[in-house]
Amino acid sequence: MKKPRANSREKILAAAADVARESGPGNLSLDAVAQRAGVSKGGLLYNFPSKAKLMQALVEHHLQEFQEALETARRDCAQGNLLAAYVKLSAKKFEEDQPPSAWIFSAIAENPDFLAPIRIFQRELFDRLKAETPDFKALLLTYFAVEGMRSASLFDFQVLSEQERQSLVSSLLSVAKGNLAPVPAVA
Amino acid sequence: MKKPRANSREKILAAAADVARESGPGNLSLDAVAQRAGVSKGGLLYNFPSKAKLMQALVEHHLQEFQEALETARRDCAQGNLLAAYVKLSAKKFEEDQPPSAWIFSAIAENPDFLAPIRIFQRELFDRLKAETPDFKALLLTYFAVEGMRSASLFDFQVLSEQERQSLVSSLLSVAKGNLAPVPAVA
DNA sequence: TTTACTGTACCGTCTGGACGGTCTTGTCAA
DNA sequence: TTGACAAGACCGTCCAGACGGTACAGTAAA
Repeated sequence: MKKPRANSREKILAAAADVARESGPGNLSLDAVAQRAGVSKGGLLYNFPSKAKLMQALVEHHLQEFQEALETARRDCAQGNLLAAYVKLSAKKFEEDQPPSAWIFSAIAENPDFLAPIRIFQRELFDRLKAETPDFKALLLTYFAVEGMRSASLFDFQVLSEQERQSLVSSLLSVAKGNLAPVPAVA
Repeated sequence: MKKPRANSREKILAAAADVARESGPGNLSLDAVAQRAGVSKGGLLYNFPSKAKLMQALVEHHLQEFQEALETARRDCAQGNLLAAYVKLSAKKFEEDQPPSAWIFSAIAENPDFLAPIRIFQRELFDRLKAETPDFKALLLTYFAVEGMRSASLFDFQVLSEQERQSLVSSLLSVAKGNLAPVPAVA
């Protein structure tokens, strides 16, 4: 076995995200992370030999979680519609309060190259969507609208009311399911 | 007179953006900016008494430019359609290569609160759009799709080919101009 | 004995920014 | 016209603190 005493890695990862959120993305120091995780600095560096490795792990861990959630959501979705699953999963994440991914900014500040895995992930996802979605224009609209919402939540732009957001999400789901018009003019 | 010797401020602002892009958002140091701008560190601190003030000025300067460009674009737009102007202006920005706003990440790293003016700007813009756009659902879709594209360009996710991007933009323009369906099914 | 740490001490580097000095330009009395 | 002086714009240096990372001795569980 690898970890008799420790799920330390997970604790450290979570602590890093917390520190990033609370101290600001540019003030993520190893000392602070270690303290927050209830681990000595030596212990932190034992698990992640450098700050860069920590950041990398942060990104990869997040991507893995999202991936798994996406597959799960898809299974729960009618006809395994990937686009619909993507919309739903994303919408669910946007509903969660405050604690989004401020750690991303830490990673970028450290070195923009840490985004590379995310770029690859996003590209692969989009290719899958392209292959599985019949109406390409609808896909474009839906995908980018979702990314727009993600961006708004990431930067904490709260432009929409609760109702408005739900309305947008249902429009998107409707487009994702094949209706070209965002919603066939209810009233 | 106020500035016999100097348009230094603008040079410094531009230099800061350059340094942010080249050295990475987390490595924006005053020394580097001063050197890049051809100004001593003392001179820099004279113009911007602290790093925080520099960042603030960076944000405000950018917002002001965007604002002006938007009003101009609107004047050139049929019936002064604000949403269409917004789509067009944004699309134009996305076409420009590499040098987008990496400095934003510097500001966030320094202190996330520097985004506050952007939040306000975005909120006011959205309110104006809401007031001027008859079809609210179409507005939602268009606005967030544009923000999605902005996000993709900011993070340098190049998911779309040139053609695909143009297709999306024209879909958006068409929605912005009142057609509910993203484009009346060409083929 | 090995693994997975803890705790402490320490080093070299970088950074914001305070400070004092300098050069230029403008103003105005004589 | 000229000389004195003030203010504005900027230069160069210095420094205290923070940070990433190393080294190493100790320890407790498996």
